[in-house]
Amino acid sequence: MFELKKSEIVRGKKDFQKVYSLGKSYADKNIVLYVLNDEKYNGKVGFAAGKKLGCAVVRNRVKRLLREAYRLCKNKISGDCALILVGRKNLTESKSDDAIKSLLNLLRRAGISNGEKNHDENFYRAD
RNA sequence: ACAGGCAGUAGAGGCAAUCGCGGGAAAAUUUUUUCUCGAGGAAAGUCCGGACUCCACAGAGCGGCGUGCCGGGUAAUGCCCGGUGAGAGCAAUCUCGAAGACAGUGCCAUAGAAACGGAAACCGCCUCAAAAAAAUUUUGGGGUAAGGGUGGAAAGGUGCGGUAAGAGCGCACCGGCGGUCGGGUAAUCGGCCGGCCCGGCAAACCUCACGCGGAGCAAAGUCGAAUAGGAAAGGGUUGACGCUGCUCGCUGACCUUUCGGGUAGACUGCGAAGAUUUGUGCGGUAACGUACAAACGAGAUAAAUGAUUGCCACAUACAGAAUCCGGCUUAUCGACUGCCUGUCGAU
Repeated sequence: MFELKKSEIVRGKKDFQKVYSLGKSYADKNIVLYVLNDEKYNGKVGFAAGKKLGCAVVRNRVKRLLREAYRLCKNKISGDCALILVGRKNLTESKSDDAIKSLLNLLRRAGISNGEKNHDENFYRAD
């Protein structure tokens, strides 16, 4: 349930461009979320961190945070869609809790959150 | 003990628990399980030098680029080691060197009388002549680079002699130049002799010596779909177009086979092979070489080391492999180790 396979990751420049250009985007201060409804790409995900964030070490850390957040929230996603998560500058100094909160919030706004509302609220209260 | 110099070492802080990631092996078998390995001293900048790959290539010259005290080390270097010279420091030690300016050309702003012609007389110094005259002053001619002034630099420096005043004019020492003898592989150092001696800039052109073919792993190689498209051979119904109004014929849609080019993509290149590291012996002042022994083992391709919790410690910097090595440079926290120098104290 919490695994993240290699085959689930979006590969290739063309696929990334497709999601960027055709998909809808949702953003907060930590993460930008691109969503593309397409059965062909069902369940696929990509992670990105631009050069503005800093050096290679910082970019790696942002990608790892995004990967970890997605891994833990994967079961709460419904629908046939492809996602791309892009880190923003605020995320470089955040912890994984912040990343998870941001991701859940964005998923709800995108309308692809699967979990029961109570479950989400519980999650928020717990923090 | 304090102050300083040089050389070097290790660190995703350690341990435990749960979840998770990349490679390899085995089992099972079609996606699971187990075991095991998994970033750095700079992985960085891409500044040099190689290995490797492809392209070009008779040989030589010209041109271009780079390097530039001397010798050695190395696969090679612009790197390293040792020495020479200059400078800094009481010292340990550190810093800097671009060969040649009698091969030639060029430049030296402003200031200054004059900026390279063995030059140059602005103030000054000395002297002669004339005029006025007590001292002395004015005008003109000549001598003079000691003093002043300008400048980054004024054509050897200091001292004594010398002179009308001065001057390498003469002498001594120093500096430079030339010759010679000796030490050294050499850079260069030391002695002696000579005549007294024509600045700087080569990161201006240039001269001399040495080195260099070009592009780079997105190199290069192998396999190669769909669809588009090329060539050849064979078959060829009906309809359309054109040569011509008609017939024949040609062109040709279409089908089959073969061939080569090769796109997307996949695999190789790509990591158990190495100019590797460590130790000991031998050679060498050293860099390093050599023999033997042992150790190490990343390999992704939207690109692997993370998250949470607990305890200890609390200082965690700079920072992430991408074909691989040797260097240099830059970034950087808090530590530790060894050797050396100076001062103070004790013995």
